[in-house]
Amino acid sequence: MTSDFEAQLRAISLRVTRPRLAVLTALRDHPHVDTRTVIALARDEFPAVSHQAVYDVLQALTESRLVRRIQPAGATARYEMRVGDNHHHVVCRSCGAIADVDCAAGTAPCLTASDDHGYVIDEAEVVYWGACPDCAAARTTDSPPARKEADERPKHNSPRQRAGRGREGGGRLPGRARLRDRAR
Amino acid sequence: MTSDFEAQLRAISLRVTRPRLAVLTALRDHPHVDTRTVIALARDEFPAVSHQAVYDVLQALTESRLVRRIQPAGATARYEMRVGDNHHHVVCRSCGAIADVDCAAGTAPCLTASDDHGYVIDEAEVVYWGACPDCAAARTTDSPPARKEADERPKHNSPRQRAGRGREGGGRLPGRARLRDRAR
DNA sequence: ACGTTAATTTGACTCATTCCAGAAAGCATC
DNA sequence: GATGCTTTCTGGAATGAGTCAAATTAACGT
Repeated sequence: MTSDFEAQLRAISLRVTRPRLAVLTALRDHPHVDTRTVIALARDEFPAVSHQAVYDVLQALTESRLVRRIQPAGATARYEMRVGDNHHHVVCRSCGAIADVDCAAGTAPCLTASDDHGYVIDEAEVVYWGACPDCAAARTTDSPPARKEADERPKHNSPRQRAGRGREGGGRLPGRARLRDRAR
Repeated sequence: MTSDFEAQLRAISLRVTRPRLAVLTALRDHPHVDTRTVIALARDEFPAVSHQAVYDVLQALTESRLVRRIQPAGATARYEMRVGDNHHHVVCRSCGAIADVDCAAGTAPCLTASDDHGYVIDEAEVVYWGACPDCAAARTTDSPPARKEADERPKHNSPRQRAGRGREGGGRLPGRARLRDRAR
């Protein structure tokens, strides 16, 4: 299989190196992985790679359009190998899970903006936000329907791995407050 | 005008505070600003605000849907007040400039994915990538048409002082200066 | 094999964002 | 207007993804 990658690398005039093969293998086997995971997976293949090498490789491959970089707001960069077809992503607001979505309107549908302001557009990226099946189910099951906070609040908690602080909200829910006039 | 903001804040049960008014004013006057700029602008209004307060405010306002957070890949978070209408953005790959684009297909067009994988989708976000008028012009003027790189990132490069260590003797060429110009 | 030069390693550094905890406002009530 | 319960701010430190640079290693054309 790696011979496959070799060909791809050569096709774009990049040298075939262990770090690159390791990264490509990792991406082939795991779609939508974030950088941290890419590093870990690449080290499974080739323990000696430095994180810097992985960053460089991802950068080079992205520039060469061999992999695609996606970065939903609030999350760290993720990469995938599926390129060339114009597909998009659904992202779960609760758990951060990502799934592929084929473009709704054919080949390059969204490439036409109503008013491009003079910009020369070369790509349209669509991100659908919502709840993945699991989170949606958990929500309707566990909690009363009308609650306004469990309702919609992105709290990216990365899946397994490092239970560390995933939470990105300053930890300050609006809670409730009273009102009355007199500011300033 | 601030009374306007007061009403908006009260409407969502948030206390009316100087930092919040300052941030709202800043956002009203400057669309698509990044956090760093929001902090600077807010301090024009109210010099004492801490950066943390600005982060908190932006977080709270975002959760309340009073402002919208946008974060194109590779850039820092930006915010805008225009919410509620389903509009999208064009981002310049070269300079990072952002412009609004009304949704091409009506009210909530892109909300229908071809296959939602069971996700419950509540929002579709579209980012058009390309070159802004200025950068597009500069490109066609300066360089041959078929070049396909120009993937530089909009990042404020700080004045790099710091002579670093080992600046003596050799005068060797910079280590890896030429991977196909990763401008930067 | 050999030499050129692209890639990698190493390690320090940047900077946006978050955490913490005490201090300072909001604002409903008295 | 004063009071007191809460929310919000301030200030400082910490975290971590991502970057820079110099020196070393390895690809691969010849």
